Amino acid sequence: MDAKIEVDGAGRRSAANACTEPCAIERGMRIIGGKWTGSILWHVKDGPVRFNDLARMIDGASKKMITERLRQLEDQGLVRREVCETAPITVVYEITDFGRTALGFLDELRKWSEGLPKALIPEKR
Amino acid sequence: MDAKIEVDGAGRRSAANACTEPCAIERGMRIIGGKWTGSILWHVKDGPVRFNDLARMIDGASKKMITERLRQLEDQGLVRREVCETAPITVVYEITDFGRTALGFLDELRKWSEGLPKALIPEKR
DNA sequence: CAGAATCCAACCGGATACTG
DNA sequence: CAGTATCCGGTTGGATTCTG
Repeated sequence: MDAKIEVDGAGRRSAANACTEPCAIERGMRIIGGKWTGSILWHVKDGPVRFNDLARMIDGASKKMITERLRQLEDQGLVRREVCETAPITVVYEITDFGRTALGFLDELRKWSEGLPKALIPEKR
Repeated sequence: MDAKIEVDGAGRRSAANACTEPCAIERGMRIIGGKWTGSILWHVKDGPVRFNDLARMIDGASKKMITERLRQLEDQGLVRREVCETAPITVVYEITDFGRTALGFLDELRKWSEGLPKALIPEKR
């Protein structure tokens, strides 16, 4: 599956036959690496969350961004949107079974991140 | 550590006391979620790799981007840069012990991504 | 080989105002 | 409440050229 990588005596890999399509890491990042995407998925993982609550939970993200990312996550089947016919209307978002398959690495990321010195974290990406 | 989240009868969380600073997921993404950052770290994980080889391995990324991300990873202590006084000069990059602590997450991400249908992957993030 | 420098179009994403 | 619409400045990042 992976391209075979040559290794010389010094332990260096040549790129003679490196991957010509995005590697798995990059493919994954295209799904989950969008701005706020990981945070959103993380915050809907334990049950339905209302739109405005979500927006408040994810400090720094505008409603516009939340909406865009939610639509994308919905299209990809990671998150489900449900309209509650209350008055006024409410909408809740919840992780899907497929979305749950991403929680493994998200939790690894969380564990890793919690040990990080604050000074290391950039203001923005 | 996390803000305490209220849960009502319907299982919804309120944002009354949601996190006011970036949550762990977001903090981690600021380190590892930059464009090409994950891929670069992944490709230097098994030993020293030369700059141009790295650039060829990561298809789609320009040398400018590779350089910028490498500098950032170096500043954060995830990657080490080493100059070999050959002629012409060569430079190799290698993961550090600290960088290795991120591999758990990256490998989980890789495993997840390998199972994804190609149709789901966006052209860009 | 390993970059640095420059240019600039495209996109991102925040702010604001508006809607059903 | 849960968005949509529009504006628009700032940043991103690719292309290209140049260098020690």
